Amino acid sequence: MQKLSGYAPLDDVDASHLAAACSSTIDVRADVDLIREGDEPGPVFVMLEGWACRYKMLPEGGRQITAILMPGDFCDMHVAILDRMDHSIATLTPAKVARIGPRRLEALMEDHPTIARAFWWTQLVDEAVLRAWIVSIGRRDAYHRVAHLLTELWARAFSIGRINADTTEMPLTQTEIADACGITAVHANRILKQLHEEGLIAIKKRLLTVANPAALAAAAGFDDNYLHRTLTRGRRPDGRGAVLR
Amino acid sequence: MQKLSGYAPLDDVDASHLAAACSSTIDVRADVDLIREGDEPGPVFVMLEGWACRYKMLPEGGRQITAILMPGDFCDMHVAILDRMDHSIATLTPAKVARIGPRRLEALMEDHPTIARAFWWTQLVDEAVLRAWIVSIGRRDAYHRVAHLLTELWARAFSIGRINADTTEMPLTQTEIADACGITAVHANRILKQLHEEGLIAIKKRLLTVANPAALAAAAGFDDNYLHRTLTRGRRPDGRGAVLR
DNA sequence: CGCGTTTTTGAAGCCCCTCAAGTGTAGTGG
DNA sequence: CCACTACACTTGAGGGGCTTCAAAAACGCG
Repeated sequence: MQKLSGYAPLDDVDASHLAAACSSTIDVRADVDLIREGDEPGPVFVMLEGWACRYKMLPEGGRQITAILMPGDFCDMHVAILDRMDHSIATLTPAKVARIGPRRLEALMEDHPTIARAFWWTQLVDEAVLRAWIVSIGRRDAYHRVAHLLTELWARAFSIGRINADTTEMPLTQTEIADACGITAVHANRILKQLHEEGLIAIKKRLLTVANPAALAAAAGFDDNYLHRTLTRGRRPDGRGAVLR
Repeated sequence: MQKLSGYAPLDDVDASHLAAACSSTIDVRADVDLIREGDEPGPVFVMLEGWACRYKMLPEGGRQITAILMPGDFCDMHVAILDRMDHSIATLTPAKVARIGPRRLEALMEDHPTIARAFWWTQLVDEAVLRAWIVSIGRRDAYHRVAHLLTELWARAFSIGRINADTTEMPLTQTEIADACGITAVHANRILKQLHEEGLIAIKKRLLTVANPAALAAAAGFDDNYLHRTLTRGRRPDGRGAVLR
């Protein structure tokens, strides 16, 4: 499980301390709010098993999911600094969750700089993912948004060793995919159908099969740079934009 | 200027150290990339004067702005942890920018916990703003997106003392507003026209006038909770969603 | 004054939403 | 074993918000 915090190489001592901090766990049903918008931030959560999501409700009744949390993911540290939660977090499946109190977290980061560094790394990656979502929702059509989301989830599942041959768990309902992509459930259904007809994906019983991940990524216009590699450079199409110095 | 880092109350010593770190500044023209996607992260930037934005280009040529940087804003610390920038940062106006090297930043945070805390605070607020943008772009129509953006910029201008009576600087072009809201420049124009006709805003010569900020905020469905206050609670409309415990 | 950029306005069309109904699949309890 | 309920998923038809294409008017700067 803590292989995920293997962003910075953790030695055995660090790893064991981390594991110890996560030793007290609770089991939660699906569709339970771990914390709600407006609440005072409490303990930090760590997903050990199962999925969750960050989301915000609109007064008119719509919901927008802003992040998907998979096993190994954190619900950010240092939320303790803020006075109120600006969003809610809910389980999407039955889940096993570890809770780390603010005090203990503080001590953990103080005593183990490597762990602290790994934490900040995940924080920055989370932010990069948020930016990628903004781009996806703001500038891509529904087809590419859905393909992009599935590709991201696939890549993340891969990085935590959850791909079995060409299949992985995908517990999101079509409504949840829609809420993440900023479209309606009806339209999400049509897009998924199209992706299926094109032979890019197959979803059966909460299992996602992708015969050719590269093809899906290509169709999505996926750029795995935001989880980090080099990228094509070049000026903006309008010819503007010199580089500093 | 450093009043912005007055998130956590900084004493005079901290403030002077912070000011010292920002003492070496450079002047940059408008439309210059401070750093580009794919670059190795260099020094951290602090906006002293002028505006900038984070953005990502799409292969097809579109641009999505993911954040607006105003005087006092940072371009996140600890980017040094990441190997490559996942987005670019460009000035929107002529600007005065301070650069703080990774080493100096590290020392500053090490020696002054209060400053470090203020930095993390800004980091978390930035993330909250990203989430608010996702909600806006994903679930609101163009009218509300634009109104929401203007309200946010107004609120931020207010918090750094840049509101003069009922007017503030608003150097964004309509194309830039469109790139931030995920719409076209043509449509942004029509929305702005509508907001003007409704008497909510007036833009002249890069100056934004808002006679009744509360009315604009109401029209935008703006919830200043994400810069922190309490909020209406309640179950989700589908009746799901119990609270933990 | 002249040129590039920004803003403005019109017209046509498509992507996606809304409304609506119907199918499929579990789980529940008689 | 089979109603009965509750969701998740499907599919169709119609409409509207936003885009695309195009072109003209209004700035702003050297």
